[in-house]
Amino acid sequence: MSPRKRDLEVREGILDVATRLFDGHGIHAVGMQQIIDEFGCGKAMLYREFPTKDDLVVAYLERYTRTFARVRELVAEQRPGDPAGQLIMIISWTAEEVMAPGYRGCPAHNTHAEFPDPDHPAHVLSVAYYDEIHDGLIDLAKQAGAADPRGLADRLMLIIDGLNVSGAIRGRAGAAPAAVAFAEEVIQHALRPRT
Amino acid sequence: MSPRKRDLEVREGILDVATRLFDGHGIHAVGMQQIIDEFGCGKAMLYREFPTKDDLVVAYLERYTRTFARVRELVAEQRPGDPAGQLIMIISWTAEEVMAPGYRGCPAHNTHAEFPDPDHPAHVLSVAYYDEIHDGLIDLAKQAGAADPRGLADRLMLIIDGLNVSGAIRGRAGAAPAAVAFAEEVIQHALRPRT
DNA sequence: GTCTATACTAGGATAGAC
DNA sequence: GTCTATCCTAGTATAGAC
Repeated sequence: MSPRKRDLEVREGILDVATRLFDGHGIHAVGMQQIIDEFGCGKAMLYREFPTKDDLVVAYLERYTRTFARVRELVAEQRPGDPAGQLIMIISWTAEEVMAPGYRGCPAHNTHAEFPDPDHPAHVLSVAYYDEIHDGLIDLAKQAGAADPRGLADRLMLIIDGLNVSGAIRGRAGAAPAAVAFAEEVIQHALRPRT
Repeated sequence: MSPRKRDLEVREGILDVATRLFDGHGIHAVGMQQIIDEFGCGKAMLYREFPTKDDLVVAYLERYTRTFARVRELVAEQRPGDPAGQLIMIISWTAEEVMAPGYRGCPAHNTHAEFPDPDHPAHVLSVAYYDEIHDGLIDLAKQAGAADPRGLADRLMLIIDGLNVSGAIRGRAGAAPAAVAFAEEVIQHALRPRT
């Protein structure tokens, strides 16, 4: 009954619809009216939760950027005390993600491309997200005992970014299926440089 | 004096302006009027060369997709008879490209993201371009004597795509500087699998 | 009072007429 | 080159249903 809870439901529902449409067609290609129609509310309700489209875009991306933290928790649960295994799992999780049918590229990267203005909050958020991933990889590489954690993180970052592009453009026909074995070799090589 | 030559100059001039604006701000964000203003012609002239914006976009992308063939020629001249060296040069050429100030990502990939409709000619063109690169890499990997040319091409493709993203989002601060050494090791490993 | 539905403003886009 | 027709967008305001 409390209006607070109801507001939260509405907010999340709108974000669900916006996420589906933005991810599927790009942000500029989706109008506010389309989101209103598909959510099935009136204009007033959407504009009360999100006064401008920018506000909606930022909220959409903010929610997406929680993805990496969630993945880190997931792999930490499944490979406790095994940072190298966690790194591999991050790659294989990404590979799964990008080979899903209809995958259209990393939402953070697409948003970055759609909002070139470096001062736009959505642009800033997307850059911060990539920093967060990079930092997380360095952290795990350190834990795994890599001689050059930053170097290993750079290489895995290239593979992850490459996966996102490859999956978006060529799906399973692209390089995605080869990525996990590739990452495994890269990690092994970085942990035992002299064999 | 011949009208044909003049037309070609106009066409190329318009494409120059369109390329600068599309690459810098994204296609949807640039209006036809803006291109007309910056080129300094009348509306009639632009619409005679390119009846619709889609026509202009396709011509823009078509011109860009000649890039890879040009790079292949370039590296073939500089490392004749050395396919492995040519592969490395392709990577280092890409790394240079993406670390240029203001780099905003691979135009073909950005166009792919801006035109999600799989039937749109610009979308089709961008996919074909990525196929062309992939095929070119397989070809060179074969020439270099790789045991698994497609596998090597997949790995290099991941690095190239990763470079494009990394350069667009984080410039020199990203993983781009590490890519060439990475590719060298990957190629060496693929050519001598048992050392 | 809270919601939907609709009409409206204002701006910018493509495209074409002259 | 200018001017116009048509359309689509974000966002606001109003009217009426429950």
